[in-house]
Amino acid sequence: MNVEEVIKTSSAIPLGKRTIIHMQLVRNKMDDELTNALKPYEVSLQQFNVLRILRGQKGKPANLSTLNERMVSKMSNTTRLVDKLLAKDYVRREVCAANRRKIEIYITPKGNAALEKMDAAILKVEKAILQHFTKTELIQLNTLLDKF
Amino acid sequence: MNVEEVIKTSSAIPLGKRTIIHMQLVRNKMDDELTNALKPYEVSLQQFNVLRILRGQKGKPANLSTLNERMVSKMSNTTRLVDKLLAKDYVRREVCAANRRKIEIYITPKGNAALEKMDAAILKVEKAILQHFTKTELIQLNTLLDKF
DNA sequence: TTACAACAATTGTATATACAAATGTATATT
DNA sequence: AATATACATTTGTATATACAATTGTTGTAA
Repeated sequence: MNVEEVIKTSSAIPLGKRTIIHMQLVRNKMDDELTNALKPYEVSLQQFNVLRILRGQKGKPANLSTLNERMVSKMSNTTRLVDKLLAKDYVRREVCAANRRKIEIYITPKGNAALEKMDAAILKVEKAILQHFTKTELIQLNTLLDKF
Repeated sequence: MNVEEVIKTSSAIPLGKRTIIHMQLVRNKMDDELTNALKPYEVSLQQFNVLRILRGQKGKPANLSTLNERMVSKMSNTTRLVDKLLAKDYVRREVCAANRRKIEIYITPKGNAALEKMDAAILKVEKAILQHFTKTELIQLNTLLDKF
């Protein structure tokens, strides 16, 4: 992906600014493709992410603040995001008996089944996105990203 | 920035997935910081980007579709974004005489003056973001990002 | 010249997100 | 026990964005 081409500029961009723009462009592209892959399943990337977190709990519930901590993109309104999943019967919510302030959220069998299908679609896109990288390059990239 | 720490996970993430999450996290962090830097000036990153594009036109106008082409994050609704800048007197809009379908947008002196102040704030954040990188590393990173 | 397709921008509508204030619950202090 | 403080979630409101349909303009082909 060539930065200058994507933003249709002819003038040279300083290395620092170019790097920052580059990160944004790659992320935009990735998000677009991932979001499109999820479109048939009618969930957003954020919703998919929450489902994955819930599955990772292996039966144990997660409350809202835990979900928010673990989300890739933290957001101010996890309640309404979970509402959407609830409406699809992908999750179940219960008031925590030990601490009635907390809400415990579980993934349902229906949610798990849907998630499995999404996994396949996402994996396909991930492969496509990363197809031009060798393992060494990916390690190198991760090392560089760690410096941010 | 450590991926596992940010998303509070203990289990190992496969290299490919980790890379994609990593990109998202870095971009989120960058956007947060850039957006915060612009907050005192009451413009969004997108609006800032449009102002920069207009300045780059050096007096020549840009129409909406040109703006959209050059924006880092393309969006479906440039009209309303420009409306916001218009409300602040940062831009001026005119119907194109040669082709009355097109709208020509210019940055105003007031917009230019505001932009200069924003530049300083943004530059500061950009430096902070990239402080841990050597020039060689930035070049290496750009080369890797090109592969997406 | 009229009809039709393509273009450029705008508008309507639904959805998403940010931020602050409010609600309800638990804990700590006196 | 009463009060204040902190916690966890929810709600209200403003703003942002996506997507589709609409408006107005231009170019083209019969």
